[in-house]
Amino acid sequence: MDSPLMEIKMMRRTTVILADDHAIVREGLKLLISAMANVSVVAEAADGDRLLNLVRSVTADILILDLGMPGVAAQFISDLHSLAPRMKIVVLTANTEPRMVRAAIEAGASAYLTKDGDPEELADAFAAIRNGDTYLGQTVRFAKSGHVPVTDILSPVPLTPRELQTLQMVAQGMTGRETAQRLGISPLTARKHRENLMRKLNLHSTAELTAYAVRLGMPVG
Amino acid sequence: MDSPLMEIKMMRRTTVILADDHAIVREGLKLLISAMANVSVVAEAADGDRLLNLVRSVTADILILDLGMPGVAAQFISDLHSLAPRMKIVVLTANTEPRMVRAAIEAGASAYLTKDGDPEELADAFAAIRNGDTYLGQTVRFAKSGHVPVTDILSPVPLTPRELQTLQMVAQGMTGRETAQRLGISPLTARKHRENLMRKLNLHSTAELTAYAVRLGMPVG
DNA sequence: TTCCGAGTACGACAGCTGTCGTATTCATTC
DNA sequence: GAATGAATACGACAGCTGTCGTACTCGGAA
Repeated sequence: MDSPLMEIKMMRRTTVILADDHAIVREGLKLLISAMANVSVVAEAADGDRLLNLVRSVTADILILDLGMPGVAAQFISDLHSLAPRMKIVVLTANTEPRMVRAAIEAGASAYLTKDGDPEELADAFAAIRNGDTYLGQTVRFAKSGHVPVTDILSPVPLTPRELQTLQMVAQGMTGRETAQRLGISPLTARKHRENLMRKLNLHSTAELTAYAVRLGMPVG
Repeated sequence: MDSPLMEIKMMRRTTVILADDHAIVREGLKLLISAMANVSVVAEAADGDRLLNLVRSVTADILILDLGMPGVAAQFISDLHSLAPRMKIVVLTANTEPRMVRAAIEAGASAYLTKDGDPEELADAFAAIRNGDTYLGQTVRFAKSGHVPVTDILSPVPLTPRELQTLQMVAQGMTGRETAQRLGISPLTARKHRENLMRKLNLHSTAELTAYAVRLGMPVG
């Protein structure tokens, strides 16, 4: 525990990249993090593209990422991960939707915090990551009751790629016909994708489907 | 300009109440505001109910309010205003929808800032308020081009109370029949409200209507 | 190789939606 | 008192949606 090696590791400053589209939130987070011992914010980004460029040129120990900022979905985490395998990713977002949490963790995130959680969770998450653990914020952790391994926490019905695409179109206010046109398939097939979606998600109207898609953080037309 | 009276006014510390459902954002804002000269954060609230209670017992010069937090819509501003007429309200939110801005200003807000704006806008807004002006953040100001009086900036088609209620139900994924039931009116009347909504907003499907309602910041079922 | 899931595509049918009417009541404004 | 706008309510009709089928192809897993 107190080996010289550990001490050296503890001594080195932890470097952090901040990615959030809200400048005010970034500014606040910067102050919050600067108050932590041995942690420095080394860079910031306000959208997905600039973040990718940033990660190519700057190395950091931890990325604090707001899922839901322009150009950033859960799958974006995999891209970042393959670009900078040693960088740990802390998701910090307003989205508490179980499917989103699952997608983020599966894509390689090391922590999932929500913005309505206790600010101290940030330090807790950092500590967990230092131990190689995965950390979930309280809001998310207790969505499903009790203390269970991260991987067991939530298992929403998996959606196929086509179903996800269809869901996105619905979120953008597109009709079945428009969806079919965009995907280059028969309206009847688009219809079937939507039907499967509704069965899997137990939703039964366009309005419900749209509302769900928006909760997932999908871009709204 | 430099009268003794003015100096005394400038000397007095400006007191601020923070209302935002995201604890991390609150914490960050607190640090941000503490860095300003002669400004103190005196209280915080995370939802509408607690904010109302707070305003009844604590007086402050300025309230920084996140439109969109639980139990807080634009109309909430009027309530706060009649409860504490001398308190100025700065809206600080992620919502850039023109209708929302208009509603907030009409309800008595003294400033409307968006979270993706420059953090310095906060200081600018405070300065404007000190002069008795109304301040709009850059993102909002340039939604409609150029420099025009605040009242002229945006004039969306006005919606009637019933239409707003109907829109809310749609956002929550309710069908026409459910809406009618909830409002205690004939399904055909609910239908008509929806029809008028769509005409006014130039939207032509449930999905579009739902997406629009969500952008307005209406609670999603 | 056989099986399964994903994707494709179509049909049928009840019910809902979007769009067009009309009409009455009531409060407010001119 | 006439006019206006909001809210109420109904009818008709085409088209879309939600739900149930069936059926073919294809690639990967058992």
